[in-house]
Amino acid sequence: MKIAFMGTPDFSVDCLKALSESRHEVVGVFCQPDKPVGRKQELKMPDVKVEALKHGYRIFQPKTLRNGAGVELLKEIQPDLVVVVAYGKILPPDFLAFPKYGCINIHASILPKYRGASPIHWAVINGDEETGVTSMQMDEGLDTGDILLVKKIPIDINDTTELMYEKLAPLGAEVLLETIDLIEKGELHPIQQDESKATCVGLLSKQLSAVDWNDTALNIHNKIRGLYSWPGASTTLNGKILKLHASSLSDKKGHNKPGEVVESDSRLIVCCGDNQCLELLTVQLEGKKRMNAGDFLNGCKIEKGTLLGN
RNA sequence: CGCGGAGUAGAGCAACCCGGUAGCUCGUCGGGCUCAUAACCCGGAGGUUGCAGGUUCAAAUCCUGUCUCCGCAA
Repeated sequence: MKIAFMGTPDFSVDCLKALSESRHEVVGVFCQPDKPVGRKQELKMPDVKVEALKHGYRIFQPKTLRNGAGVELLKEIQPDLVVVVAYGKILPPDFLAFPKYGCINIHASILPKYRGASPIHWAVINGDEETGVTSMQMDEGLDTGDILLVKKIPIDINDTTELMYEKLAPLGAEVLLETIDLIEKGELHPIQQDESKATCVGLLSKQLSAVDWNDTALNIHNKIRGLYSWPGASTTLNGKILKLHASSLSDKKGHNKPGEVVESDSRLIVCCGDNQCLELLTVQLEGKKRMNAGDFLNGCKIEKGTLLGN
């Protein structure tokens, strides 16, 4: 089958790799334009572009697909099917309708839960015990198309969003190949999404980073691992930002103030709003490197009773 | 040239403003105590202070340049 691939970040690369190793022909790869990133604002190619270059695929980085611009490109390469994995732009109706088999999308959640831009993060932040990958037949809405295939995996209590990305990317590739097989065989059984159960999540920002120590230890733990590694959770220590990279629920109970440090000898343990304690395993002070709590405490003495987040 | 912080022993930091034998916590090694220990006590090893120049009798410290890492903003 002649397939056009659309994707941008790291997450999409496994799917593109899988296609390149399959019997299908990749007739074109769409991704976002190169963007300046980092402190130096150097131009960086999307991960998908890097992968596409390895295979010598035709690469398209249109600023927009609207007003027929997208369809013009499809006319050049004549795909039977368009595969979209975290591309980052809405596809207009004429584009969706162009390929023989339409456009399918790989989405990293169990739809209709967590439609939108950051499904993996929110599954972890909300403390879900499972998540997965869904393939759907795209329609004009945001992740509202009929469900084609779903695969689920568990989320462990200490799994981070970054780790789930690593687990879900290859799973997405599996779902993609199997979905294409079903399309070829004509054995698809699309299922309409249950709108009453739909939830939608938007882009994350650093404004979400600050933890509220009045919250429960579990919720704070979920937030720390859910926002890892970007944008990351943080609190403040003596007016400076303290990033929280990794934590672990502590058996300790403390009748202390929320955010109060209850242990700071070799381990860093903080009391939360429900009197349960949370151990901070890996932290990073503003301007410093990330380090484990033991190293951090060796050089930065913290008195018991210090309040974080003030 | 967007703003800012930091490079000192294996790790994390101090000393820098005000130049004068580089210190602390942890780890490591040896010894002691103990039924025992990740606990405690005693002792030791381990540094051309990121790099290159300059000023000086003398530079971790002051000046200039350079490399690297990081926080914010995007």
